[in-house]
Amino acid sequence: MLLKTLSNALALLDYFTPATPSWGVRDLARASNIHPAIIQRMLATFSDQGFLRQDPDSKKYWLGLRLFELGQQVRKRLDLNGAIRPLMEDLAQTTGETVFLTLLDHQQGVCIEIAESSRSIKYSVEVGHRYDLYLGSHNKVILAYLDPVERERILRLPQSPFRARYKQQAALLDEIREQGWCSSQGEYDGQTFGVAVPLLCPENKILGSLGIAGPIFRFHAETAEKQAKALLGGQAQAQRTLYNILSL
Amino acid sequence: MLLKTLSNALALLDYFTPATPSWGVRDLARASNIHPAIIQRMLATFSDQGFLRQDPDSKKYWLGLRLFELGQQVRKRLDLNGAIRPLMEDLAQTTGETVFLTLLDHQQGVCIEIAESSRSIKYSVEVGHRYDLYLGSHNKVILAYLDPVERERILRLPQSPFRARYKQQAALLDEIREQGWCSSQGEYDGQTFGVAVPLLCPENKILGSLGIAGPIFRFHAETAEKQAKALLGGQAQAQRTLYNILSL
DNA sequence: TATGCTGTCTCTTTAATCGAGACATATGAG
DNA sequence: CTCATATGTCTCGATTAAAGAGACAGCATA
Repeated sequence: MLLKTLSNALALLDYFTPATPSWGVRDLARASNIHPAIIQRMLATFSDQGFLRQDPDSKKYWLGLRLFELGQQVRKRLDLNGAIRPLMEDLAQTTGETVFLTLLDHQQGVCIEIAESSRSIKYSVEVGHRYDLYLGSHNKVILAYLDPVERERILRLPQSPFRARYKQQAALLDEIREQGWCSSQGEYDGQTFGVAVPLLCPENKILGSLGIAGPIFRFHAETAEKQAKALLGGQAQAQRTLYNILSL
Repeated sequence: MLLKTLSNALALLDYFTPATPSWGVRDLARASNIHPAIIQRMLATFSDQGFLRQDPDSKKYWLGLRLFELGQQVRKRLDLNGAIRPLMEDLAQTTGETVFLTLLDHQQGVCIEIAESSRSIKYSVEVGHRYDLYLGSHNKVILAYLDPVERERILRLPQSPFRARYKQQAALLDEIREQGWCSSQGEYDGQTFGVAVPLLCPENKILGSLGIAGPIFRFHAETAEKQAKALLGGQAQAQRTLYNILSL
């Protein structure tokens, strides 16, 4: 059984997004349909522990340095400056596009590292962003390699755009798996293309993906295939180091 | 009033340090003197929300990607790559030592950014580390500028090394404030020296400090004074940008 | 001055947490 | 092979903490 109080409180932190980084007690109470007194107690407790901080003047709450601290600990453990970073920078060089590493976490994809293209026009992702698995090559390739029961569950969720034509969509994912890589064009904003390969552990469970993205006017089928081959060249090493990191 | 359940649960995360990054249920129960059933519920709830993740094989719990995600959000808001970073890199160049920015948070100092010295032998701090305010120039200078009642409270805490000879120690802090900067030698490990200046908000409340550190064999009183002057040169700009960041 | 806000506090009812112990499972020693 | 002792997880009754309505003080605006 789970702790309801803790669960509700942690869920509150979801409201602190880049778009809405600060909240007052009553604002958050309205947004979450929870009594202001309860919100105030939760926020005060988070604040007391450093997970939030309350601005003394505006009384609004912000994400606190304790989260920064713990986040850095996770980041350091992932050792991104170590083994994977150089590989990603090499790939950014050879493909000429922005390279980024996505990890599967709680049925979503979290971007944990990027190596930016040196070109002036490039795709910019944010480290630490979390995405649903439905859109973008870096996410869909994870979906393609997910174990079948889990995949079906996700495809049939209420928010899933795959729900409408499930059969066809699932077949497309199977094709991706047969091909070994995935490309996509304009799925987020119509301006971007992506190419991605899966990263698996030795038991063939999906861990994440290694992908590139760039402006859609630079997309051509042939270059995409070249870029996919470049990514596949780094796949083995990335998988190995990633597995080592995640298993200790 | 604070939520006891939430407070206890958040305090559990303190046990996940770089030194002990993973915990089993019963291990953590022993370490914290809390019943294993309670620990298991807390960890399971954190895990469910992505704040921890449980290794499927070893069953041990680790800090999860949700913390990474939220931590990145805090980091991005601090906009360290923006205004302050170039200043710190300049200072690293002119002083020849590692420059780092410490923020006051919950009566402790959190290092939020570093600009490393280009020399081969240099002091390395970790971004995201949290320190008590008793040791090191970057922390003591904060203590020196803290408002008197708060300072006295901290100096008299059980773990405070200042408690023994309170009067003399407090006088030393006053000297630091008169001087406007602080230097220290070998307080952590006997191998390191540091020089730091305070960063204040317009109302003269202490926000943090800007400091340098290097191997103690490079320390001389004259160079320290030069380095302090270099830091003081960047103080005004650092204070301004820091204040802007923290107040919105 | 009056009327909205705001965050915080008090108090009673309600419901969730606590905590002991049992259980299944895995690991290692005799 | 078997016994002993770990582990994480589950169940259930007693306790205690959280929920939720409302009141309060402070602040801004009209």
